[in-house]
Amino acid sequence: MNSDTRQRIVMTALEMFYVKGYNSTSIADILSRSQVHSGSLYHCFPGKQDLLVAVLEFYRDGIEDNLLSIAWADQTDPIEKIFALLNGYRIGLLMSDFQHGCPIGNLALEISEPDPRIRELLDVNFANWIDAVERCLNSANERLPAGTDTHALAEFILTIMEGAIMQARTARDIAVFDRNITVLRQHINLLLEKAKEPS
Amino acid sequence: MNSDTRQRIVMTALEMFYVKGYNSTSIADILSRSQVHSGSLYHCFPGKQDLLVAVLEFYRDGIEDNLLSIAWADQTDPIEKIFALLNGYRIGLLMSDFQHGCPIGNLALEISEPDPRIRELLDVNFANWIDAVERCLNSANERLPAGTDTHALAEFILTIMEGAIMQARTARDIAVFDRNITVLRQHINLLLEKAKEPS
DNA sequence: TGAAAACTTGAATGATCGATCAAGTGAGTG
DNA sequence: CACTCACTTGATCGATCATTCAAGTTTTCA
Repeated sequence: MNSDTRQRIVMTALEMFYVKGYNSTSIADILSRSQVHSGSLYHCFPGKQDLLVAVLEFYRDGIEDNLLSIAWADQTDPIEKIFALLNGYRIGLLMSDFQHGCPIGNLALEISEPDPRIRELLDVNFANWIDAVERCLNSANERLPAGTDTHALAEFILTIMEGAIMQARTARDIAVFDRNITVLRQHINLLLEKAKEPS
Repeated sequence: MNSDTRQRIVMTALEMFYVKGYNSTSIADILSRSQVHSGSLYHCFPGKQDLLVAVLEFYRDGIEDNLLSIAWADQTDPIEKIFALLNGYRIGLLMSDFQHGCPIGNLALEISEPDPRIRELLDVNFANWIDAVERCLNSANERLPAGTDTHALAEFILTIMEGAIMQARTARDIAVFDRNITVLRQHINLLLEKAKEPS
Protein backbone atom coordinates (compact mmCIF):
# COMPACT_ATOMS: atom_id res chain seq x y z
CA MET A 1 0.00 0.00 0.00
CA ASN A 2 1.56 3.28 -1.14
CA SER A 3 0.79 5.38 1.89
CA ASP A 4 1.62 8.64 0.14
CA THR A 5 -1.06 8.08 -2.46
CA ARG A 6 -3.46 6.79 0.13
CA GLN A 7 -2.94 9.78 2.34
CA ARG A 8 -3.40 12.22 -0.53
CA ILE A 9 -6.66 10.52 -1.43
CA VAL A 10 -7.94 10.57 2.15
CA MET A 11 -7.06 14.22 2.70
CA THR A 12 -8.69 15.23 -0.56
CA ALA A 13 -11.80 13.23 0.26
CA LEU A 14 -11.86 14.73 3.74
CA GLU A 15 -11.78 18.23 2.36
CA MET A 16 -14.37 17.63 -0.34
CA PHE A 17 -16.78 15.74 1.91
CA TYR A 18 -16.44 18.64 4.33
CA VAL A 19 -17.30 21.31 1.79
CA LYS A 20 -19.62 19.54 -0.65
CA GLY A 21 -20.93 16.64 1.37
CA TYR A 22 -20.54 12.92 0.73
CA ASN A 23 -23.18 12.36 -1.93
CA SER A 24 -22.34 15.49 -3.87
CA THR A 25 -18.66 14.62 -4.05
CA SER A 26 -17.93 12.32 -6.98
CA ILE A 27 -15.03 9.96 -7.28
CA ALA A 28 -14.04 11.95 -10.35
CA ASP A 29 -13.87 15.08 -8.19
CA ILE A 30 -11.52 13.38 -5.77
CA LEU A 31 -9.39 11.95 -8.58
CA SER A 32 -8.85 15.27 -10.33
CA ARG A 33 -8.16 17.19 -7.11
CA SER A 34 -5.75 14.62 -5.72
CA GLN A 35 -4.01 13.97 -9.04
CA VAL A 36 -4.63 10.25 -8.73
CA HIS A 37 -6.05 7.88 -11.31
CA SER A 38 -9.04 5.71 -10.66
CA GLY A 39 -7.05 2.49 -10.69
CA SER A 40 -4.85 3.74 -7.86
CA LEU A 41 -7.81 4.81 -5.82
CA TYR A 42 -9.53 1.45 -6.22
CA HIS A 43 -6.24 -0.27 -5.46
CA CYS A 44 -6.31 1.41 -2.03
CA PHE A 45 -10.05 1.40 -1.36
CA PRO A 46 -12.72 -1.13 -2.34
CA GLY A 47 -15.27 1.63 -2.90
CA LYS A 48 -16.50 5.09 -2.04
CA GLN A 49 -17.91 4.04 1.32
CA ASP A 50 -14.51 2.77 2.43
CA LEU A 51 -13.13 6.18 1.58
CA LEU A 52 -15.64 7.70 3.99
CA VAL A 53 -14.62 5.15 6.61
CA ALA A 54 -10.99 6.19 6.21
CA VAL A 55 -11.94 9.86 6.56
CA LEU A 56 -13.93 9.19 9.72
CA GLU A 57 -11.08 7.12 11.13
CA PHE A 58 -8.77 10.05 10.45
CA TYR A 59 -11.04 12.36 12.42
CA ARG A 60 -11.33 9.79 15.20
CA ASP A 61 -7.58 9.28 15.49
CA GLY A 62 -6.70 12.96 15.10
CA ILE A 63 -9.07 14.67 17.52
CA GLU A 64 -6.26 15.36 19.99
CA ASP A 65 -3.62 16.58 17.56
CA ASN A 66 -5.79 18.22 14.91
CA LEU A 67 -8.55 19.72 17.01
CA LEU A 68 -8.07 19.90 20.76
CA SER A 69 -4.39 20.78 20.96
CA ILE A 70 -4.91 23.65 18.52
CA ALA A 71 -8.04 25.02 20.16
CA TRP A 72 -6.54 24.68 23.62
CA ALA A 73 -3.20 26.30 23.02
CA ASP A 74 -2.83 28.97 25.71
CA GLN A 75 -5.96 27.78 27.53
CA THR A 76 -5.70 26.61 31.10
CA ASP A 77 -9.11 27.20 32.65
CA PRO A 78 -11.26 24.14 31.92
CA ILE A 79 -14.43 26.16 31.40
CA GLU A 80 -12.64 28.52 29.02
CA LYS A 81 -11.28 25.50 27.17
CA ILE A 82 -14.84 24.61 26.27
CA PHE A 83 -15.54 28.05 24.88
CA ALA A 84 -12.21 28.04 23.08
CA LEU A 85 -13.25 24.84 21.37
CA LEU A 86 -16.55 26.40 20.32
CA ASN A 87 -14.69 29.46 19.13
CA GLY A 88 -12.68 27.24 16.80
CA TYR A 89 -15.86 26.40 14.91
CA ARG A 90 -16.80 30.08 14.88
CA ILE A 91 -13.50 30.91 13.20
CA GLY A 92 -14.01 28.05 10.75
CA LEU A 93 -17.37 29.48 9.73
CA LEU A 94 -15.95 32.95 9.22
CA MET A 95 -12.80 31.90 7.39
CA SER A 96 -14.68 29.65 4.97
CA ASP A 97 -17.59 31.99 4.29
CA PHE A 98 -19.90 29.58 6.16
CA GLN A 99 -18.81 26.53 4.21
CA HIS A 100 -17.04 24.80 7.10
CA GLY A 101 -19.32 23.69 9.88
CA CYS A 102 -18.82 20.45 11.75
CA PRO A 103 -17.73 17.68 9.37
CA ILE A 104 -19.18 14.95 11.57
CA GLY A 105 -22.50 16.73 12.00
CA ASN A 106 -22.82 17.33 8.28
CA LEU A 107 -22.27 13.67 7.52
CA ALA A 108 -24.48 12.51 10.37
CA LEU A 109 -27.49 14.28 8.90
CA GLU A 110 -26.65 13.61 5.26
CA ILE A 111 -26.18 9.86 5.49
CA SER A 112 -29.70 8.69 6.17
CA GLU A 113 -29.22 4.92 5.96
CA PRO A 114 -25.62 4.48 6.95
CA ASP A 115 -23.52 1.39 6.73
CA PRO A 116 -23.08 0.12 10.30
CA ARG A 117 -19.35 0.89 10.20
CA ILE A 118 -20.12 4.47 9.27
CA ARG A 119 -22.84 4.97 11.84
CA GLU A 120 -20.51 3.67 14.52
CA LEU A 121 -17.67 5.90 13.40
CA LEU A 122 -19.93 8.95 13.43
CA ASP A 123 -21.03 7.91 16.90
CA VAL A 124 -17.46 7.41 18.10
CA ASN A 125 -16.45 10.81 16.81
CA PHE A 126 -19.31 12.44 18.68
CA ALA A 127 -18.44 10.41 21.78
CA ASN A 128 -14.81 11.53 21.67
CA TRP A 129 -15.86 15.18 21.39
CA ILE A 130 -18.26 14.77 24.30
CA ASP A 131 -15.56 13.05 26.35
CA ALA A 132 -13.18 15.93 25.79
CA VAL A 133 -15.76 18.43 27.01
CA GLU A 134 -16.76 16.18 29.88
CA ARG A 135 -13.15 16.04 31.05
CA CYS A 136 -13.14 19.83 31.16
CA LEU A 137 -16.33 19.86 33.19
CA ASN A 138 -14.99 17.27 35.56
CA SER A 139 -11.87 19.39 36.04
CA ALA A 140 -14.14 22.26 37.05
CA ASN A 141 -16.11 19.93 39.27
CA GLU A 142 -15.87 21.92 42.45
CA ARG A 143 -17.15 25.07 40.72
CA LEU A 144 -20.30 23.33 39.54
CA PRO A 145 -23.33 22.48 41.68
CA ALA A 146 -23.03 19.20 43.51
CA GLY A 147 -24.45 16.33 41.52
CA THR A 148 -24.17 18.06 38.16
CA ASP A 149 -24.46 15.47 35.36
CA THR A 150 -21.33 16.42 33.48
CA HIS A 151 -21.90 13.86 30.74
CA ALA A 152 -25.36 15.23 29.98
CA LEU A 153 -23.98 18.76 30.10
CA ALA A 154 -21.20 17.83 27.68
CA GLU A 155 -23.78 16.33 25.30
CA PHE A 156 -25.75 19.53 25.67
CA ILE A 157 -22.74 21.58 24.64
CA LEU A 158 -22.21 19.43 21.54
CA THR A 159 -25.89 19.88 20.76
CA ILE A 160 -25.55 23.64 20.97
CA MET A 161 -22.45 23.65 18.81
CA GLU A 162 -24.18 21.64 16.10
CA GLY A 163 -27.42 23.58 16.21
CA ALA A 164 -25.69 26.93 16.31
CA ILE A 165 -23.57 26.06 13.28
CA MET A 166 -26.63 24.88 11.39
CA GLN A 167 -28.48 28.13 12.01
CA ALA A 168 -25.50 30.36 11.33
CA ARG A 169 -24.80 28.62 8.02
CA THR A 170 -28.40 28.87 6.93
CA ALA A 171 -28.69 32.52 7.86
CA ARG A 172 -25.13 33.19 6.68
CA ASP A 173 -24.84 35.31 9.81
CA ILE A 174 -22.33 34.74 12.60
CA ALA A 175 -24.49 36.74 15.01
CA VAL A 176 -26.85 33.77 15.31
CA PHE A 177 -23.95 31.61 16.40
CA ASP A 178 -22.79 34.23 18.87
CA ARG A 179 -26.22 34.62 20.44
CA ASN A 180 -26.40 30.88 21.00
CA ILE A 181 -23.01 30.82 22.67
CA THR A 182 -24.06 33.78 24.80
CA VAL A 183 -27.08 31.89 26.11
CA LEU A 184 -24.87 28.87 26.81
CA ARG A 185 -22.50 31.16 28.70
CA GLN A 186 -25.43 32.46 30.73
CA HIS A 187 -26.42 28.91 31.57
CA ILE A 188 -22.90 28.03 32.70
CA ASN A 189 -22.80 31.24 34.76
CA LEU A 190 -26.09 30.31 36.41
CA LEU A 191 -24.58 26.94 37.34
CA LEU A 192 -21.41 28.55 38.68
CA GLU A 193 -23.46 30.99 40.76
CA LYS A 194 -25.69 28.24 42.04
CA ALA A 195 -22.64 26.27 43.16
CA LYS A 196 -21.57 29.24 45.29
CA GLU A 197 -24.86 29.39 47.14
CA PRO A 198 -24.74 28.02 50.70
CA SER A 199 -28.06 26.25 49.99
CA MET B 1 -52.09 23.61 -13.66
CA ASN B 2 -53.66 20.37 -12.47
CA SER B 3 -53.46 20.95 -8.75
CA ASP B 4 -54.26 17.35 -7.85
CA THR B 5 -51.22 16.05 -9.72
CA ARG B 6 -49.11 18.90 -8.44
CA GLN B 7 -50.10 18.24 -4.88
CA ARG B 8 -49.43 14.53 -5.17
CA ILE B 9 -45.96 15.26 -6.53
CA VAL B 10 -45.18 17.78 -3.79
CA MET B 11 -46.35 15.51 -0.98
CA THR B 12 -44.36 12.59 -2.36
CA ALA B 13 -41.27 14.75 -2.74
CA LEU B 14 -41.77 16.09 0.78
CA GLU B 15 -41.88 12.61 2.22
CA MET B 16 -38.92 11.30 0.24
CA PHE B 17 -36.73 14.34 0.85
CA TYR B 18 -37.56 13.93 4.53
CA VAL B 19 -36.52 10.29 4.71
CA LYS B 20 -33.79 9.98 2.07
CA GLY B 21 -32.61 13.54 1.65
CA TYR B 22 -32.67 15.75 -1.42
CA ASN B 23 -29.67 14.45 -3.34
CA SER B 24 -30.43 10.82 -2.65
CA THR B 25 -33.99 11.12 -3.88
CA SER B 26 -34.19 10.68 -7.63
CA ILE B 27 -36.89 12.03 -9.91
CA ALA B 28 -37.56 8.41 -10.83
CA ASP B 29 -38.22 7.65 -7.16
CA ILE B 30 -40.76 10.45 -6.95
CA LEU B 31 -42.42 9.42 -10.21
CA SER B 32 -42.93 5.81 -9.23
CA ARG B 33 -44.13 6.61 -5.71
CA SER B 34 -46.55 9.31 -6.83
CA GLN B 35 -47.82 7.39 -9.87
CA VAL B 36 -47.03 10.33 -12.14
CA HIS B 37 -45.12 10.29 -15.42
CA SER B 38 -42.12 12.45 -16.05
CA GLY B 39 -43.88 14.65 -18.60
CA SER B 40 -46.51 15.60 -16.02
CA LEU B 41 -43.90 16.41 -13.43
CA TYR B 42 -41.97 18.61 -15.81
CA HIS B 43 -45.22 20.22 -16.91
CA CYS B 44 -45.69 21.38 -13.30
CA PHE B 45 -42.07 22.04 -12.34
CA PRO B 46 -39.15 23.31 -14.42
CA GLY B 47 -36.74 21.05 -12.53
CA LYS B 48 -35.84 19.25 -9.34
CA GLN B 49 -34.83 22.42 -7.52
CA ASP B 50 -38.28 23.91 -8.08
CA LEU B 51 -39.72 20.80 -6.49
CA LEU B 52 -37.65 21.51 -3.41
CA VAL B 53 -38.87 25.10 -3.47
CA ALA B 54 -42.48 23.89 -3.52
CA VAL B 55 -41.80 21.55 -0.60
CA LEU B 56 -40.22 24.33 1.45
CA GLU B 57 -43.12 26.64 0.63
CA PHE B 58 -45.48 23.95 1.86
CA TYR B 59 -43.62 23.77 5.16
CA ARG B 60 -43.59 27.56 5.39
CA ASP B 61 -47.30 27.92 4.73
CA GLY B 62 -48.32 24.96 6.88
CA ILE B 63 -46.42 25.53 10.11
CA GLU B 64 -49.56 26.59 11.95
CA ASP B 65 -51.91 23.89 10.71
CA ASN B 66 -49.50 20.99 10.26
CA LEU B 67 -47.14 21.52 13.17
CA LEU B 68 -48.13 23.96 15.89
CA SER B 69 -51.86 23.27 16.13
CA ILE B 70 -51.17 19.54 16.46
CA ALA B 71 -48.38 19.85 19.00
CA TRP B 72 -50.31 22.43 21.01
CA ALA B 73 -53.63 20.63 21.26
CA ASP B 74 -54.54 20.58 24.97
CA GLN B 75 -51.62 22.87 25.85
CA THR B 76 -52.30 26.19 27.52
CA ASP B 77 -49.18 27.03 29.50
CA PRO B 78 -46.77 28.83 27.15
CA ILE B 79 -43.69 27.18 28.63
CA GLU B 80 -45.24 23.75 28.33
CA LYS B 81 -46.17 24.56 24.74
CA ILE B 82 -42.46 24.76 23.98
CA PHE B 83 -41.77 21.36 25.48
CA ALA B 84 -44.82 19.92 23.75
CA LEU B 85 -43.37 21.11 20.45
CA LEU B 86 -40.06 19.44 21.24
CA ASN B 87 -41.91 16.31 22.27
CA GLY B 88 -43.44 16.18 18.81
CA TYR B 89 -40.01 15.65 17.32
CA ARG B 90 -39.28 13.04 19.97
CA ILE B 91 -42.35 11.09 18.91
CA GLY B 92 -41.36 11.48 15.27
CA LEU B 93 -37.97 9.94 16.00
CA LEU B 94 -39.50 7.00 17.85
CA MET B 95 -42.30 6.31 15.38
CA SER B 96 -39.99 6.36 12.37
CA ASP B 97 -37.14 4.38 13.94
CA PHE B 98 -34.98 7.53 13.90
CA GLN B 99 -35.61 8.30 10.25
CA HIS B 100 -37.67 11.45 10.85
CA GLY B 101 -35.74 14.31 12.36
CA CYS B 102 -36.32 17.91 11.37
CA PRO B 103 -36.91 18.18 7.64
CA ILE B 104 -35.63 21.75 7.49
CA GLY B 105 -32.51 20.97 9.48
CA ASN B 106 -31.70 17.97 7.31
CA LEU B 107 -31.94 20.03 4.16
CA ALA B 108 -30.08 22.97 5.66
CA LEU B 109 -26.99 20.83 6.27
CA GLU B 110 -27.30 18.75 3.13
CA ILE B 111 -27.57 21.57 0.62
CA SER B 112 -24.13 23.09 0.75
CA GLU B 113 -24.37 25.62 -2.04
CA PRO B 114 -28.03 26.44 -2.16
CA ASP B 115 -29.89 28.38 -4.75
CA PRO B 116 -30.72 31.76 -3.16
CA ARG B 117 -34.44 30.92 -3.20
CA ILE B 118 -33.77 27.73 -1.28
CA ARG B 119 -31.45 29.32 1.26
CA GLU B 120 -34.06 31.99 1.93
CA LEU B 121 -36.83 29.43 2.29
CA LEU B 122 -34.78 27.39 4.74
CA ASP B 123 -34.12 30.61 6.63
CA VAL B 124 -37.79 31.60 6.63
CA ASN B 125 -38.80 28.21 7.95
CA PHE B 126 -36.32 28.49 10.79
CA ALA B 127 -37.49 32.05 11.46
CA ASN B 128 -41.14 30.97 11.66
CA TRP B 129 -40.28 28.22 14.12
CA ILE B 130 -38.26 30.66 16.23
CA ASP B 131 -41.11 33.16 16.11
CA ALA B 132 -43.56 30.58 17.39
CA VAL B 133 -41.32 29.77 20.35
CA GLU B 134 -40.59 33.44 20.95
CA ARG B 135 -44.32 34.15 21.18
CA CYS B 136 -44.56 31.50 23.89
CA LEU B 137 -41.68 33.05 25.78
CA ASN B 138 -43.20 36.51 25.47
CA SER B 139 -46.46 35.13 26.85
CA ALA B 140 -44.52 33.91 29.87
CA ASN B 141 -42.74 37.21 30.10
CA GLU B 142 -43.54 37.99 33.72
CA ARG B 143 -42.22 34.60 34.84
CA LEU B 144 -38.83 35.20 33.23
CA PRO B 145 -36.09 37.47 34.56
CA ALA B 146 -36.47 41.10 33.55
CA GLY B 147 -34.61 41.84 30.35
CA THR B 148 -34.52 38.25 29.13
CA ASP B 149 -33.70 38.18 25.40
CA THR B 150 -36.60 36.01 24.29
CA HIS B 151 -35.50 35.98 20.66
CA ALA B 152 -32.06 34.65 21.55
CA LEU B 153 -33.63 32.13 23.89
CA ALA B 154 -36.00 30.96 21.15
CA GLU B 155 -33.04 30.54 18.77
CA PHE B 156 -31.32 28.60 21.53
CA ILE B 157 -34.27 26.25 21.81
CA LEU B 158 -34.24 25.61 18.05
CA THR B 159 -30.53 24.95 18.33
CA ILE B 160 -31.11 22.38 21.04
CA MET B 161 -33.87 20.71 19.09
CA GLU B 162 -31.68 20.35 16.01
CA GLY B 163 -28.60 19.24 17.89
CA ALA B 164 -30.51 16.79 20.05
CA ILE B 165 -32.13 15.20 17.00
CA MET B 166 -28.77 14.91 15.27
CA GLN B 167 -27.22 13.10 18.21
CA ALA B 168 -30.19 10.86 18.88
CA ARG B 169 -30.33 9.78 15.22
CA THR B 170 -26.63 9.04 15.13
CA ALA B 171 -26.69 7.08 18.36
CA ARG B 172 -30.09 5.58 17.50
CA ASP B 173 -30.93 6.21 21.15
CA ILE B 174 -33.74 8.42 22.38
CA ALA B 175 -32.05 8.77 25.77
CA VAL B 176 -29.60 11.25 24.24
CA PHE B 177 -32.51 13.40 23.12
CA ASP B 178 -34.13 13.16 26.53
CA ARG B 179 -30.99 14.16 28.38
CA ASN B 180 -30.66 17.24 26.20
CA ILE B 181 -34.24 18.25 26.88
CA THR B 182 -33.66 17.68 30.58
CA VAL B 183 -30.75 20.10 30.60
CA LEU B 184 -32.87 22.64 28.71
CA ARG B 185 -35.60 22.16 31.31
CA GLN B 186 -33.06 22.83 34.06
CA HIS B 187 -31.99 26.02 32.31
CA ILE B 188 -35.58 27.22 32.02
CA ASN B 189 -36.16 26.35 35.67
CA LEU B 190 -33.09 28.35 36.66
CA LEU B 191 -34.50 31.31 34.76
CA LEU B 192 -37.92 30.92 36.40
CA GLU B 193 -36.31 30.73 39.84
CA LYS B 194 -34.13 33.72 39.16
CA ALA B 195 -37.18 35.73 38.15
CA LYS B 196 -38.73 35.02 41.55
CA GLU B 197 -35.74 36.39 43.43
CA PRO B 198 -36.18 39.86 44.96
CA SER B 199 -32.82 40.68 43.42
C1' DT C 1 -69.67 21.79 -31.68
C1' DG C 2 -65.04 22.82 -32.57
C1' DA C 3 -60.72 24.53 -31.74
C1' DA C 4 -57.35 25.85 -28.43
C1' DA C 5 -55.19 25.00 -24.20
C1' DA C 6 -54.00 22.10 -20.49
C1' DC C 7 -52.40 17.96 -19.23
C1' DT C 8 -50.63 12.96 -19.73
C1' DT C 9 -47.96 9.27 -21.70
C1' DG C 10 -43.59 6.98 -21.97
C1' DA C 11 -39.67 6.33 -24.89
C1' DA C 12 -35.39 8.54 -25.55
C1' DT C 13 -31.26 11.60 -24.61
C1' DG C 14 -26.78 12.93 -23.08
C1' DA C 15 -24.32 13.48 -18.87
C1' DT C 16 -22.42 11.65 -14.99
C1' DC C 17 -22.13 8.20 -11.61
C1' DG C 18 -19.18 4.43 -9.12
C1' DA C 19 -16.53 0.81 -10.49
C1' DT C 20 -13.59 -2.41 -13.53
C1' DC C 21 -9.56 -4.14 -15.75
C1' DA C 22 -5.95 -5.14 -19.08
C1' DA C 23 -1.66 -3.25 -19.86
C1' DG C 24 2.28 -0.99 -18.22
C1' DT C 25 5.90 0.84 -14.76
C1' DG C 26 9.41 0.35 -11.44
C1' DA C 27 11.40 -0.83 -7.03
C1' DG C 28 12.94 -4.78 -4.36
C1' DT C 29 14.73 -9.54 -4.02
C1' DG C 30 16.68 -14.09 -5.35
C1' DC D 1 20.01 -10.51 -14.50
C1' DA D 2 15.36 -12.41 -13.97
C1' DC D 3 11.37 -12.59 -11.42
C1' DT D 4 7.84 -10.86 -8.40
C1' DC D 5 4.56 -7.89 -6.87
C1' DA D 6 2.88 -3.48 -5.43
C1' DC D 7 1.32 0.22 -7.77
C1' DT D 8 -0.18 3.30 -11.84
C1' DT D 9 -2.38 4.39 -16.17
C1' DG D 10 -6.53 5.53 -18.50
C1' DA D 11 -9.93 3.62 -21.48
C1' DT D 12 -14.20 1.58 -20.68
C1' DC D 13 -18.37 -0.37 -18.53
C1' DG D 14 -23.37 -0.59 -17.30
C1' DA D 15 -26.40 1.86 -14.23
C1' DT D 16 -28.62 5.72 -13.07
C1' DC D 17 -29.22 10.56 -13.20
C1' DA D 18 -32.23 14.83 -14.52
C1' DT D 19 -34.42 16.25 -18.42
C1' DT D 20 -36.77 16.46 -23.11
C1' DC D 21 -40.29 15.88 -26.44
C1' DA D 22 -43.43 14.17 -29.89
C1' DA D 23 -47.70 12.15 -29.71
C1' DG D 24 -51.97 11.34 -27.46
C1' DT D 25 -55.92 12.56 -24.29
C1' DT D 26 -58.91 15.53 -21.67
C1' DT D 27 -60.73 19.96 -20.31
C1' DT D 28 -62.09 24.61 -21.22
C1' DC D 29 -64.67 27.93 -23.31
C1' DA D 30 -66.28 30.58 -27.24
